[in-house]
Amino acid sequence: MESNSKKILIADDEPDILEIVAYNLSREGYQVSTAKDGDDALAKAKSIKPDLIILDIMMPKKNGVQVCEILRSQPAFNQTLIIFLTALSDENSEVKGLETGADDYVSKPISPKVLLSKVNALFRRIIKEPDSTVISIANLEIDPVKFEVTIDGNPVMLAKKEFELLHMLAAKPGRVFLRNEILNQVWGNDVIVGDRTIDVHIRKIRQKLGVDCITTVKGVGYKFDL
Amino acid sequence: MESNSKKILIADDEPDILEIVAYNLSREGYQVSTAKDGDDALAKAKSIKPDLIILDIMMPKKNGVQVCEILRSQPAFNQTLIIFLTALSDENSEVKGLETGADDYVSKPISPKVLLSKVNALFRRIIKEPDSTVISIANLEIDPVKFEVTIDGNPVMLAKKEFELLHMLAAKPGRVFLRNEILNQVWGNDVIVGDRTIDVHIRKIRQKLGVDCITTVKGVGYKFDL
DNA sequence: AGGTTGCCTTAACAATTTCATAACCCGGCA
DNA sequence: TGCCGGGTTATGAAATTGTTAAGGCAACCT
Repeated sequence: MESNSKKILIADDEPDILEIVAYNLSREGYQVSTAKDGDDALAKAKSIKPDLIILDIMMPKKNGVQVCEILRSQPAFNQTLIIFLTALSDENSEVKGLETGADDYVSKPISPKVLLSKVNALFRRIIKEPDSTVISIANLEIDPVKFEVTIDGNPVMLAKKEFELLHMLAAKPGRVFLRNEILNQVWGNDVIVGDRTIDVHIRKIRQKLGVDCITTVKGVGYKFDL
Repeated sequence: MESNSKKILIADDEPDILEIVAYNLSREGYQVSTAKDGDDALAKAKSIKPDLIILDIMMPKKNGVQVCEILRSQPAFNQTLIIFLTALSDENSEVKGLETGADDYVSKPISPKVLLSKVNALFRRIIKEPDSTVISIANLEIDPVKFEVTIDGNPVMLAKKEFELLHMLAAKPGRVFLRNEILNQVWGNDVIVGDRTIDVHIRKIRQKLGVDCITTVKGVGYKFDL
């Protein structure tokens, strides 16, 4: 399949893991690159522009979470998929990882099968997301084509920015979006607006929906949760 | 499939051109893919089956003319539209291009506007299917063959533009049409008319129909809703 | 040809809606 | 208590859209 010409970047400081993961992924037809620490990962990410980045949480130079945050704050990597590799020991890392904008995580010791299936799953999920898909979560529906939000079938009128913001959050339920990411995607990275502006829009959405589906993650950002 | 979700494949070895063209086309609602050389273009063409292919004449691997010839020799790409991008220098290429089976050409440096208008023009020329389907929603009927609108059986006289506009909206109830899309489909993208023009026509339709079936989505466009 | 009619576009102004901010409130925490 | 991050609210400016009237133009009729 042509769809397998996706580029994947793997960052880990253990050569063994790098090798085994790279081998398995490339055998599936992916175009694999590797990085051996945080800085290396950032550099390679910029030059290669991968579709998916697999980041070890614990790495020299910069750890996975830091790398992720840096990437996510850049518009070019808004859409890039990110998977964390976590050692079993640091349990909190998993949560923290997803909160920082990762799309999934895999805990060590790594099972190639598990990793592969997660990778494939992520791509499958993304590929059918040409912005024309209706997002439907519980009793909430978001239709980007009709530009319409309904809750229990009853239409809710949202303004443009409100809609875009909600759509962005709901597109990846549970994932936290940094304030920067939100600004970049909804407002455009060249526009400069105050921080309170986001709050106000969040508020209006919460108010209009009547359902509390947007969770604040203090010091980080917002996420959609129902 | 949306009639406007036409798939376009762009092949050029200069990333800048690829990016700017892709951006402009996707903003018009097209589904855009890119290829960076001749072989890539052939592969992508086979897997994606685009409706239109934009080929740079000078590319690595295989040049545009070669790609075109190969494509044209296959039944599957008999109908596919092809546009060449030519550098000013090779004047002969233009002729050669058209002779090889291209439908049009655009010379570099590329003006997004020119390219867009040619793309739209090609699609309009092809799409000419007279849509003989009668649209019937609730007590409203739109007959493109008779060029007639009736409401509860009573005929309503609409002018040409009014009719086309209503027909476009009603063909996909609920879906929002951007002002740009409306301009392209009803007016033709090479025509330059003020923004208020659309409003005025919308108003006349609303007025003549007497029923409020067109909803304004501020900052976005209009949609048919009953 | 001269006159009539209806369509299309614009300009100008009114009405609406959206949006960004400032100012203030509140709770958690050191 | 004082600070920090976030929630609320009110408000005016800015962006969009609605409305109306008027003129150009082409088709049609006599």
